[in-house]
Amino acid sequence: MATVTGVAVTVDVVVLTIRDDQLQVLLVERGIEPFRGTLALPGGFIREHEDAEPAARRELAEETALDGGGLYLEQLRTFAAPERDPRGRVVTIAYLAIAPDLPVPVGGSDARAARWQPVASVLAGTVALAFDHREIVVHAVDRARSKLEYTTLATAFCPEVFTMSELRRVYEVVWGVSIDARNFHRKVTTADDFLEPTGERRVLSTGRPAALYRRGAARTLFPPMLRGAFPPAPSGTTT
Amino acid sequence: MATVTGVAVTVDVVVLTIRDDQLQVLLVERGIEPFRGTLALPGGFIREHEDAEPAARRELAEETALDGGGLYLEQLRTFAAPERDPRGRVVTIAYLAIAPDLPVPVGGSDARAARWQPVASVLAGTVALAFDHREIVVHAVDRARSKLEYTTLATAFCPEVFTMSELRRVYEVVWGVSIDARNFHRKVTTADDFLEPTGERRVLSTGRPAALYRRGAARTLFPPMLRGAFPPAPSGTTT
DNA sequence: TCAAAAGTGTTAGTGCTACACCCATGA
DNA sequence: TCATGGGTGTAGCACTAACACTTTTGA
Repeated sequence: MATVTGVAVTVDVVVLTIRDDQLQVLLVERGIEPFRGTLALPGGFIREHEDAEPAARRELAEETALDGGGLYLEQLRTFAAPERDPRGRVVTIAYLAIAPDLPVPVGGSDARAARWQPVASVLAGTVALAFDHREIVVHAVDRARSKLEYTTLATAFCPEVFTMSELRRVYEVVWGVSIDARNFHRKVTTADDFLEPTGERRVLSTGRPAALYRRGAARTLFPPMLRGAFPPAPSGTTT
Repeated sequence: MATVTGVAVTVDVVVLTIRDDQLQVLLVERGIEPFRGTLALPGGFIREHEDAEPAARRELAEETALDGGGLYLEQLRTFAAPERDPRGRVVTIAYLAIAPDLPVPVGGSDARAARWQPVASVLAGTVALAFDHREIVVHAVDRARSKLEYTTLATAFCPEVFTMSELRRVYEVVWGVSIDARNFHRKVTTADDFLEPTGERRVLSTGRPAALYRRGAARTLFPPMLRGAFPPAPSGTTT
């Protein structure tokens, strides 16, 4: 048996949304050292008798006043590089969450300012993040991109009822491509249980009113939504 | 800031292989309490200055005498249920490894007997596993099944050089389906960089000699190998 | 009646399935 | 020359991509 080392375990959450036709990530400004004043993913230490996913939802609620309950949330992966935290050995279980376009979150009980930041600026390194949080965001975005293909995850970016264009915008923004509206419409309406028509229509400022949909029961999408060959994955992951 | 709880972190590895036309998993018999004498996944505590993946390879080498270096290995997910280990708070980072059909491993330095066990017996509950290791195996098998579709992972089950039938057997055994040999041949030979012909042939006891292949540089497979709609995933995961 | 957005129909192309057929070897 | 497994050709089907066309609204 090897030595049992006391390790601190945290959870960090990458919340993605679409705002202003951009993929954005929710960040908080750190109120304490290390990296005080730097932007970081919302997250924190897991409690004594707490499982990881509840911890992720709790931290999200505390730090960003985002309703952890209703959000799509899945475990991403765990980051355990020995020197990733200057305070000592801290292993973090990273989560991916998807939110619809919400009102700007305010700072949570920890009194840190929570705000949306375009993912592009994080990936480009224009906005610096604490710890290895940029790497975590890279993995999260990659996971989200993959899952749009073969799951119904895209609906998690939409409010409870949404139009076909809103759903299509999700694919276009997350993949950074443009999609033929006609073929897209056919594809998603013929997929079993992807969408459930509400029967309602939404009148836009101009143009024909769009039918409104709700997410259906399906969680996987077959055949998948193709986007051609996979772009390069971050550091050897194809998850 | 929340309370920092001292947590023990382990790695556990699900090594899958194909032996006797069955998907099998490598298990060790526990030499110490808790669960002494019960079968468990190879694994153990992560060291002070060690990252998780090296820890997984080290534990594998120590407990099963399997060469951790050459094996395909990827992080699966982390299990952090508060009561998963009777000794106290132990979070485990689970890994998935794929091995070709190797000579039966002997017990490693920890003097535990390491042996292959059909995955079916573990999933059915015929063979009991320590801790939540059965659940981990469920996730690992699900991941492996998914990845056969859209990556070249199947070659990791094969030795360095292999025949088309051996590769096809991988899909058949892991998915539990039968595959048309002719169409399979066409599919994998036309996929870019999936296989690299060695030019050699292997003479079987009977029948036409089969061409031998080595794995190519490709890691993803596009278009994917279809197996129809996804079967139900274990407990809410669609990873 | 025009602009804008929603939604339908049609055609060509690609990839898959199923299966007939040929090839190369040992017994 | 037969059994056995390796490998090719081809017809039909499912799905996709591209794009012309129709519908429905507000200005």
